[in-house]
Amino acid sequence: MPNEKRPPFAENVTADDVAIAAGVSRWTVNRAFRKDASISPKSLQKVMVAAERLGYLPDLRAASLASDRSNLVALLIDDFANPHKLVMMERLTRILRREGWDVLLVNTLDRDDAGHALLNASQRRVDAVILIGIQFDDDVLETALQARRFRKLIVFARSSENPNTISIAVDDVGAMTELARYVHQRGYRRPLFLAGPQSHSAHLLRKETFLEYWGKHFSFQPESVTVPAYDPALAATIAMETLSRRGPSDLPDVIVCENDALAMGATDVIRHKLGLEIPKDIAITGFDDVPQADNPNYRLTTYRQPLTEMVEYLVKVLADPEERDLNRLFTGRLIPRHSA
Amino acid sequence: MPNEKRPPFAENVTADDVAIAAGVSRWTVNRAFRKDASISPKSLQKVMVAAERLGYLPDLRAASLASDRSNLVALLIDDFANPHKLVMMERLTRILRREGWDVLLVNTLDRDDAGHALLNASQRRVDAVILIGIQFDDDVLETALQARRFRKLIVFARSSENPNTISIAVDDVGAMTELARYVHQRGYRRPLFLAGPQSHSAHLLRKETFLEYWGKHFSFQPESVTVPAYDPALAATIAMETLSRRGPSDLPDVIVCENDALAMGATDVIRHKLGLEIPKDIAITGFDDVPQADNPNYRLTTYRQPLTEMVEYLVKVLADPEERDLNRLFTGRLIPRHSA
DNA sequence: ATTTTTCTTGCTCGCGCGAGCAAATGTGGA
DNA sequence: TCCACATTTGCTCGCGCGAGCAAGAAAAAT
Repeated sequence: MPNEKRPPFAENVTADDVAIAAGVSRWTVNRAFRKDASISPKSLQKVMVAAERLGYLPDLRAASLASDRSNLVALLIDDFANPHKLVMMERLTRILRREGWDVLLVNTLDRDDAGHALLNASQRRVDAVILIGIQFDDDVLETALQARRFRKLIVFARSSENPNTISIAVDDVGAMTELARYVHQRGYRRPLFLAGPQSHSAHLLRKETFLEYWGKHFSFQPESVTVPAYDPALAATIAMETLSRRGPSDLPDVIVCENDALAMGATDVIRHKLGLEIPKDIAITGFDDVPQADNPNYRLTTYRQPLTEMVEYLVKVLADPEERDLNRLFTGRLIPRHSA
Repeated sequence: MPNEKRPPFAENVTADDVAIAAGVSRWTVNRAFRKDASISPKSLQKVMVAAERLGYLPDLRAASLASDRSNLVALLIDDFANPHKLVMMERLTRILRREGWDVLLVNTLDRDDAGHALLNASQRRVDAVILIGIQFDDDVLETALQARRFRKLIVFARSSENPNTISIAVDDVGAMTELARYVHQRGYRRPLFLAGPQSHSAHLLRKETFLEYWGKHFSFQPESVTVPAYDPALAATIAMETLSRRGPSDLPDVIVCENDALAMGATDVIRHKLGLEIPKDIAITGFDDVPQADNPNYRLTTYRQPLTEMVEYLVKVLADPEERDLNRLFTGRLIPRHSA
């Protein structure tokens, strides 16, 4: 009776129930739901009909317990003010799900909390942990690796030399060199670097690369200012302080930002608070190419990370049980727009 | 030897190991990790010392299997172009984690996929499913409730009359009435409504409310235009088409948007493509009060949902096993800014 | 028709933990 | 000291499934 109504919160139907209904053994039922298992088309059919009728689906907790593979990855993210995080989450969850991975999303509040979040994930016995954020410096990683078992620790969108850690990131040195050269060739000569949160061990190489490039070509190091979070509003505050401290004649002619979130904040300040024009009075560059970068308010010259390619690589790495220590860099593309 | 080095991917340490090390039974070890369990301070201490030394943490899969509570909720989200989703995810994951819930994030691509996502979640035996998105119309919900077991089905930020479904949302009728009255009192007389994706059963009441208000007061129904996704870029395209189809004298004096994502797209078009001023030539209102609404490029008059309050309510509902059918509406606050 | 090979099925055992009860231990009062 | 009672501990059994093997069935080869 396919139309038989079941109560909305029915008792658990298990493989045994289906087995009885289909006239096979429990193991045949479970085999029917595994793609690798050997099962005759006939009994597969019988099982599926019975399962459909009873509303049976295998319990992934039990499967995971028995097989020691959870098909679960934890995604630890910290920095929700940064619009790029939304893009990364979308891409990651979409592609991971396509490949059969479920995603445990963990919002890590601060550096201390990152440790707890890692423990949390380990209790779910996830097959891998993907870290996206600024809090995961070498200490946190080291602790994670020392004390707990993770099959894989993947640092995404940030490179890490840590052993036993997989990192998948854009080549910051190459990218920022390209950006610096662009800024240089466009004739800008008084740059200011707007950097994101810096920790001794977990930061991007963009600032160093830019400053070195400039030092090499002009024998002076531009000023750089640090914003303690990738938050456009916070970047606006810091940029305002910095720029208003300088006299009008002492303003930079370009602000090179560690990413788009900072660049957007800086843009807002320059246009709306200082009443200056971009790029005529001050130019701006960003990094990431978030969707808003193309917005008419910003038209940001920026650097696009090959996100899809990076995520596709990530799922490949996930599938390979041997792979657990590598540092893969990707090359993106400079996107020249109006802002510089 | 606390400093003894373990290999990074050690063998699984289980409660039995800790039991031997602590000189107690396995059950005492597990009790030590449950807050409700009765255990003497002495053996708790012994267990914790041994567990710490061995790096033991209970396996939540097994606990869940045995206790039939997973402490897991699935979060089904579809519409990643909408910046409000980032805010909701942040708030939800933060507060849920604080209350001991882990979150399975599922990116549902389209309406068909929503069904698969639901099945997926049911296989992990989540304690609740939280739906945030436009794809979860009554059909999808009905199917979910009919065919599969979910302890709770929670529709968030959208109200649902569906039985056996908990919905937590802002009172769209009240909110939009307030907005309409505001627009009315500010003297606008030629409104255009910019609506989001409409389905017969799963949409917001904002459009109907606004149109009815206007019909009641002015005996004509303003035009309304539908954008098929809450995507600023798409909204910009549609707004551009609509506005350029009209003659300059026939332009609306205010565009009332179903949410901020649409309002931002419309704003961009009006200012940058049409070269008009906001609010002088055309005013704009939004809904949600996303962080960008306060940005100098938008200064959007909008309606703020009491998101934290709503999420706090959600975790309360989660904790109560009896609660599984209610429709709770919250009242937010009109945020007048520059755009209208 | 018989044997060999291949495929399919059933089964034992274990994954790590919790519910719930029984035994053991502890506490206090008469 | 002894007993009634409360607290703590250990234990049996089961949650639902998978690995891996052995038995059975089917297909292929002789």
